[in-house]
Order: sequence, then structure tokens, then C-alpha cells
Amino acid sequence: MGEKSVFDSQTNIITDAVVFEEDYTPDEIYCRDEMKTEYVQILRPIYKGRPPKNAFLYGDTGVGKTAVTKFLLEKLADDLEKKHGEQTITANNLSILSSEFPEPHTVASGENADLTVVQLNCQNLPTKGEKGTSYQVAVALVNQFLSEEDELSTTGHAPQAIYNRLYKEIDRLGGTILIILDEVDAIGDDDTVLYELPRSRADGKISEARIGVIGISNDYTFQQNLSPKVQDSLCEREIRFPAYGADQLATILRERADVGLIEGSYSESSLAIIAALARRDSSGSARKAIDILQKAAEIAEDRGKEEITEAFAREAFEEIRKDELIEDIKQQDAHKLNALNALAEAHRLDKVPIRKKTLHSTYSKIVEDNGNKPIAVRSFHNHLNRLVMFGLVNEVTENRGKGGGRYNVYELSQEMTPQAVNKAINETDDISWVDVTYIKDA
DNA sequence: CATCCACTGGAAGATATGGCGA
DNA sequence: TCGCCATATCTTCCAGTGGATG
Repeated sequence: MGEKSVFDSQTNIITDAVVFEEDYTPDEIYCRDEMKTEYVQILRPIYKGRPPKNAFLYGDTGVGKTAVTKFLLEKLADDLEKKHGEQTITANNLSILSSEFPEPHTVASGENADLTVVQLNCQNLPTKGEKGTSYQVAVALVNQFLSEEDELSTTGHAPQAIYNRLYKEIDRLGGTILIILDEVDAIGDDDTVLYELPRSRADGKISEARIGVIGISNDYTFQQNLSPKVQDSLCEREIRFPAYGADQLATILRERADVGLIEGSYSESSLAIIAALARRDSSGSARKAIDILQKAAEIAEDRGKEEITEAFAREAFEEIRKDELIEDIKQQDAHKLNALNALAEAHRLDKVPIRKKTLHSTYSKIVEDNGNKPIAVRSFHNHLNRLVMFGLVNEVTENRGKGGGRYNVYELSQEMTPQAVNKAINETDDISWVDVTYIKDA
């Protein structure tokens, strides 16, 4: 053996990095037995060749909604194959359930196709805003059935034409079609597609195929805000996924650690601490807990240690939080970055909390100095509000009463620092008209 | 307890971009 | 080419509002 490469860490704790990745499906899913039982009841008709049921799943992010779905669908595909002894499943996204839209499609043309699973993440619709529309979901679904070169564009069509096209494609495929709409709350107020799909067969829009729709959401209120018509059909069955408790998170971590880490590199107590941190910060997200574990292992490796200590766990937690924050900032558009920049400037000058009007003039100055035209106060107000919703900016309402009036004051939220804003803006690719000259070390 | 300030935030319309089908 | 459609974001207008003040 030759010399050790500089790229190699002194110690190796992680034996299998795949285990920590987003789309890894463990052999067994822990602590979700009740949900699995209910879910099986929903999928059972498909196995028996009966019309599928519609269902609605809800629970916070990282509590296993997608994981259980993927797990059970793979099992269902296996079992169906065993039962019929031939390939009866055409699942376009089954193996890449957590992937992004749009994805290459492998929808089979098969005459034998008894079951087709179509999975769509409504959060990745080609809209710029955070909310998509029913129209876009319909377009995206149609595109799932088409080959890549035939894909429809996302605008320009009459809505009814899209729905008709969708029914045509569904009918052409035939068999049982299970449509899984992940992050379905990302479809704004317009729930047309959720109404149309489950009823399409009853309405005579399709005749060959049977459709089941499973909506997945992390917004508890979403389902309540749906129109009664949709609630009737889509929410035929409901499964609630509660948050993982700290002990459950620890169980999940132990399972991952057993598979992906060297034995002896982790202790029960360090896993318990990671579980507690994730539990507190993210209301029980297994994803978060696993990320922290991975990061802690990496930190330990970098330091040449063979064990994940409590200190590494806490360090990993802090680092992940910081990364998330920077990521959040980087995702903002130029207007919001400029607004954040102005707010960071106000922090440096110790002028916070600052009133919107004052902040707007600071913002205008920065933008004008850079040779660009600032947006009107009202629009600025909108952007600022969005930043508040994202949790990047704090808003406090003050009321000075008669002669003073009511107004809001703003400052960067607690975790935010002017430095974090600078770092994020510097790392942003599109800073074409974000004025970087104002970004200096505080 | 009515007043009244300085805002907030809803609504509507303008502008721009990008795309379809005839 | 023209007319239509979807989306995004800006601007203008203004009714409504919370609560300390008088």
C-alpha cells in the first residue's frame, strides 16, 4: 500500500453513505405500524383487482408519509408480480419517488399494465411562486403519460382542453391508475383537479381506466379548506402521521447507524442527543435527525476521531441549522435580497428595529447607487411581508395611538445575522442587480 | 369612549413574457 | 400573422384598522 491520500480522512466512520440519503428506503420502517396497517387497507383493493380507494395523508415533514408510501408501493408491486407471475406493474416514478419534477418517464405502453402509479410532487411545479394551480397539476400529469419530446408546455392551453387530454391519456392506458400527489397543499385555493380526478369515471369522462388518488400534505388545515365536494371524494380515507417522539427518532437513528456506520462509533447516548435535538427543532422529523447523524459522523472523521461524541452532535446540529438558513436566503429573488441587504445595513448602523418607510429609503439608495430602479413602497411592503412569512425577518406592530398611528417595525430574525445575509448574497448565482458593493464585513 | 394617525393590505388594472392553435 | 391563454410582478387607489390620547 502506498501513501495515504490527503483526501482520505484519518478515520472512517461511515461505511455506507447511501443509507443517509434522501431516497433511501430502509428494509423496515419503524414506529409507523398503525399507519402502515391503515395504508394497507387502502391499497388492498388494488391487490384484489377492485377499484382503488382515494385517500388523504397528512403529517409534518419528515414523519414518514412519503417513506411509507414508497415502501408499501414497492411491496405491492412485488406481491402483484408474484400473484400474477408476470409483469403487471408499470410505475413510472416508483424507484425515484422523491425525485423532482419533471422526470424522465418510463411509463410502459403495456397491454398487460394492470397498475400504473403516477407520482407527482406538487411543490415542484413549474411555477415561480410558492403556490401552483390545478391547471399545472393537470399539465404535469398529462406530461407524465407522454414521452419527453411530446411534452406539453405549461402555459398557453385552454384548461378544459388539458383535462380532456388527461382523460384521453388515462383511458388510453387503461387498467388501474394510482395517482399520488405529494405536497398537495402546494396547489393553492383552486382544487379543481382534486375534484375532477376522483370523479372522472363516475362522470363518464373515462371508461377504460380506474383511478385512485392519494393526496399527501403537511398542512393540517389544507384538507379543511377544501371544498366539500373534494372532501367527500378525496378524503374518503384519512391517515394522520403524528410526529416522531424522541425515542422513536432514536430507534430510527439506531437502525441507520447499524447499517451505515462502523460499530462502536456511536453510543446510545449520542443517538439520544441527536434525537432530542431533531425533535425539538423540527417537530420530529426523521430526515432532520438522519442529517444531523450524518453530519456528526463527518465532523468526527474530519477530526480524526473514531466516535461520535455529544459535542460533535451539537456541532453538527448548529452547522445544519446555519446551512439551512443560508439556503433559505439564497432562494430569495433579487428584490428580497436587496431588502435583506438594506436590513442588514440597518443592523450594522444599529438602526433596528426599523420602520418600513425608512427601510425603503435605505433600500432605494442602495438600488439607485447600483443604477437600478427601486420598486414602489407598496411592492416593497409585499416583499417584506414574504420575508416575514419565511421567518427571515421579524415584524413587530407598534401603535402610538392618536397622533402616532399604527405601524410595523422590522429587524432580521433572531438566527439571522448581517454576516449570514452577506454570505448568502455572495454565494448567490444571480446577483446581477443585487448591489454587492454594500456588502462589507461588519 | 370617540377620535384620528399612519399605516396595512385588498383589489383592480397595467405591463411583460411565453406559448398554443388556426 | 392574430387572438387567446397562463403566469408573474408591478403600480395605483383607498377602505379599514388598532389603540393611546385627549
